Amino acid sequence: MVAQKRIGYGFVGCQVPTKPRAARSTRKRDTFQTRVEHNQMCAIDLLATVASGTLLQEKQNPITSSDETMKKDQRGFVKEEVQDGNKPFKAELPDEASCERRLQQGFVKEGCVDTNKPLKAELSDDGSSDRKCISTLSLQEYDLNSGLKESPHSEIEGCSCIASILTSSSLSERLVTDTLLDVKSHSEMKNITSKVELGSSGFPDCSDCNVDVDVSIVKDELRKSEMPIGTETGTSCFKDPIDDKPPALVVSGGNAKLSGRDDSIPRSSLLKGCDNVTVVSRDDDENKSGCAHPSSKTKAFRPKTCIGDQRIRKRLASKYRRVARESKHDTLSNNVLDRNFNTVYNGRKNSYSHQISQMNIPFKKRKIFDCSSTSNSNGNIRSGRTYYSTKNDINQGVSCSSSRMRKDLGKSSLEAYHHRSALQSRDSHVKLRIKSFRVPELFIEIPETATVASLKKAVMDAVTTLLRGGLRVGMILHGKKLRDDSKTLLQTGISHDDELDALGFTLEPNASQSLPITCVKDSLNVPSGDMPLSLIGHSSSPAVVFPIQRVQGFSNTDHQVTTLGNIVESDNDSAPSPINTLGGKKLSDSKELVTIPEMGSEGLDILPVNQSHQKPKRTEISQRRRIRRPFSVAEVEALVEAVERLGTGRWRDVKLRAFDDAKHRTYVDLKDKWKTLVHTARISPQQRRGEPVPQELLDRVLTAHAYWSQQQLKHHPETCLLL
DNA sequence: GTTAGGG
DNA sequence: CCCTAAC
Repeated sequence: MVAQKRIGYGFVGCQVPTKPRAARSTRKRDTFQTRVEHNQMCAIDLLATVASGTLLQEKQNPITSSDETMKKDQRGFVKEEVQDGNKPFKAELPDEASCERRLQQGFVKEGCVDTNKPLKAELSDDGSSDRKCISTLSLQEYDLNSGLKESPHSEIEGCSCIASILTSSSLSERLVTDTLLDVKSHSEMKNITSKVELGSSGFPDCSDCNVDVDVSIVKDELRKSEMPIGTETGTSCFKDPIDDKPPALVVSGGNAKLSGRDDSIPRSSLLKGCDNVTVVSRDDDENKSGCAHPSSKTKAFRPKTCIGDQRIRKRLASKYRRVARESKHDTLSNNVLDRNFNTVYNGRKNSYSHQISQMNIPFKKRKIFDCSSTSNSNGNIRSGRTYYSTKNDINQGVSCSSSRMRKDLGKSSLEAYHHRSALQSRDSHVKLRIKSFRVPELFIEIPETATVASLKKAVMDAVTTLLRGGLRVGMILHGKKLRDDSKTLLQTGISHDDELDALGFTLEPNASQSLPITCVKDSLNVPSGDMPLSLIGHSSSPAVVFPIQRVQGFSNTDHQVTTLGNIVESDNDSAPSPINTLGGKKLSDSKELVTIPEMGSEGLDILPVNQSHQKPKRTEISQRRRIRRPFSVAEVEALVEAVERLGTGRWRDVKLRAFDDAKHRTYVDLKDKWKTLVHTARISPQQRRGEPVPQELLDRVLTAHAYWSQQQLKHHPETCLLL
């Protein structure tokens, strides 16, 4: 209690089209889901305990259906309604960037901490100095509950993520280090992006556990137009991941917080098992490349004997997931580790409720805004970051992003969620919000006897290692990688709503930065450079794809929420409201929506981004899904009327009759809508979501449904017998 | 191409 | 909304 640690990792910057479909229940679970062994379970439980957080899970009210209501008026209906002359009805159909981003990576490390000691933040930049880093790394320390000291050096340049690595000595202390990594963006970016806004305000602090990254990108149309097409100015942005150059986008980092309250656990017991801690980037078990090495951290604690053989392997990893598909299957919350892999894709039903909301570690939210407007092409971007600052002003084309990262121990996966909502406003700005993203899968192997603290640290180290190498941003539009960085958003079509749906961002390990490995090795139990640490050194492998959820009405237009691509829209089906929901419980939902492309079970495999099949495939799939277009009351009315006359089972006729002009409404849609209407009519009003349908219409729905059901029975007497 | 249902 | 089996 004395000290709570919270680690949040915040990434900013990637957007991906939100895809409602992600939630789809039909999806198969990822094959690589691993079985959790008993030991693992224990470990998980432990983690869960440690990570106990508030559940955001939304409760569902029991649905009460009253079928009785259907019967009413059944007779009358026939005469009055059915015989009623046909009115011509016409359904009224509702209508319906480059920027500089900063990636901030926050690292928090926890070593075995002495509870008694005051928390001390330590920045470790050792070894980092030698490396040249593309990005500027700023580290900041903060104390959550137990005052951490802020490190004098708020910023470190030239260091990549490495800085976060803890030395063994540090282990003894509780360290919370936040590192903000700013990836410099090219100066050219400015041209393209006139303005970037943070959507920070949009997110309420509702989730401690969640890492949220809010990025808003606003494109200034005017400037865009001014830009010469194809000029270099834009090139820096969205650089092709493959390209060695540092990503133009700057992600502003979030903070990572890891909270564990149980530091109080006696270390003595913990110490024993600490000898081996292996952190491996995710891969198949056999091939796991992790290095088991006595962690420096553990060193201090190292007991006389190791209990070594039993190891708990955890997979913390986030696997690359298919953008398009999520498995809907949801596992027990306890199966954190395993589940994580899959959960991303889980269908909304399951995943929404469980994944994030439960088992969340109460991380304190933290937002970091990075507003520095200027970036040098060469240099590192320096940003002044403010925690919890609510707003950023970017004057110069700089993007501010706030990111919050969260580590979800319960799932035992590190996830950064990226959520982007894009809003296109009249002024031709494109706003994107990246809500969350997920960290690639990690493996951790640690003795059972290891302390919670050491486990935390192991996780931390793994994450650090992952991030250390640096990330770059890739963009995918309609399943194709955007390689021409010089194009404007307008030219690429990103400014269009439709295009946004198909837009995706990827975070990929930055090949160019393979440097870290050696450094890490010492302090971290990270695989040496030759180790196939998946995240490091493989430039080409797409690390993560972030679906972007686009929300219309970011500001004004609350009503239309469109989901893009992969991310599932918040579950309020008909409910148009975006923002609020995003902030609140929806937030959790939306997180779940995040999809990460699955790279295949082999985390280590290097798959070129442009590699033949996978990527395109995912995106293709993702973009196939139509955007969600809730039925308006007028449409419902038209549907009801048509069904009243034509009956169910003649959807094509219904379509032609009432929705002939609505090309986006297929007869299947109408059929589905009718199905939902019937369901809606049967449930209590409190359980209904979305734009409320007049009770009168619902009554008609029930009446008509009952009537036509009756008619069918008449025609198929045999079925009656069954009843 | 439509329907009907499950997801 | 998607997906598919069954017509």
